Amino acid sequence: MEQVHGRCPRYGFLTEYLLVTLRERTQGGTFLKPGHTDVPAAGPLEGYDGAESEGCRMVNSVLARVGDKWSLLVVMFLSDGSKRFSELKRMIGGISQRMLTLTLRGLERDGLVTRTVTPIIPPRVDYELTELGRSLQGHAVALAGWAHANGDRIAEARRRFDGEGESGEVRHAVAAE
Amino acid sequence: MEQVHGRCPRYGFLTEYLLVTLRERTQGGTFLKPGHTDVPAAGPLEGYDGAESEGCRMVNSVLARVGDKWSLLVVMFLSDGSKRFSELKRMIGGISQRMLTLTLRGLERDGLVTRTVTPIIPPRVDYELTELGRSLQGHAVALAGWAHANGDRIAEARRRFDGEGESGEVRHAVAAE
DNA sequence: CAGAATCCGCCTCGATACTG
DNA sequence: CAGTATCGAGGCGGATTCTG
Repeated sequence: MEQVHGRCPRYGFLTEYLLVTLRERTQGGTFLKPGHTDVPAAGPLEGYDGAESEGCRMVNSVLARVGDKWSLLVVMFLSDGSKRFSELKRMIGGISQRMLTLTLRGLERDGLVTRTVTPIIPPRVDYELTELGRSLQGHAVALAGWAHANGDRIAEARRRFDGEGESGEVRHAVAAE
Repeated sequence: MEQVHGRCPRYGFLTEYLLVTLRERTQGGTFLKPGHTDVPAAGPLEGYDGAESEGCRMVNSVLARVGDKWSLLVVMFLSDGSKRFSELKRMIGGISQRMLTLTLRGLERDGLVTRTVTPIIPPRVDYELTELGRSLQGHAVALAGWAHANGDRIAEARRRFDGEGESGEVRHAVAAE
């Protein structure tokens, strides 16, 4: 779960880049060539190697976690308090023990959930969101909310795109607008 | 790119669920059992099947896109205006033509970027963010910003977690990776 | 230059069986 | 109940080659 392919190497500078970009944009400035149309950058990610070491993995792991199949779902179900393993499994209904274990393990590893073991004969383990986990949930909800709000537009764009493909437009046609 | 594994089936109700949850939480209410500790839900996702049909794919596709390897990076590089294919490839520096094509195709399909072809002998294709794409970028940046801001805490939690595993703790046999 | 097509290694995920 | 271990299928992503 922590080694999502070789995802890291290129996302590295993203942290710096997007933060600066966002800041610049909101201030009306563009620190990168705004209107050029020719070859610009000398090499790939030249000055960003430094940020790759630390910032990369963090941004990456978060994005990977949000994007993976079950993490967000688990986080959502933990919104209203701690839950037992089997409880989560039953609520989600479709996740295998293996994936639930791996997902929870990953979330625990990143400090997003806590794992509390009650050593009784029928084992009991409770999971609960940490502060960190709750703050992540906020952003995740926002993102999902965006998806929900723009679902129609995306669906429409998708239909139109798929429709164009079949009509013989050999992909060399202007993508309209 | 549009068929990310079988990711869809379970995320469906998430849209409704998390939105309602969030709303309820901010209002101090909990429409779901708050403090119980026993088996609660009768079955898995009983009343949510309806939402799976439409809401699911949208929320899912967005989360999958944010989580995948290159989409966000491409979106970030398109922040400051349209870019040519080779321009993006050079800037990202590490992505293969195949993945850049697939990524852009996926973004285009969802209406997040526009593809403009200039039919000249050396082909020229420009990509640009749409309004929709820009709004997604906002949330993506926020999420990445969160990752950046909490990188230290995550890294620490991760170290601690990995450290405990080796010291023969209660964990029945940490897979340790 | 911008892609399409192909081959292939790796990872992710699900199902199953076993343990404490 | 709460995992762990193993197996297998399928998808993702990289490298390479070929086209207009």
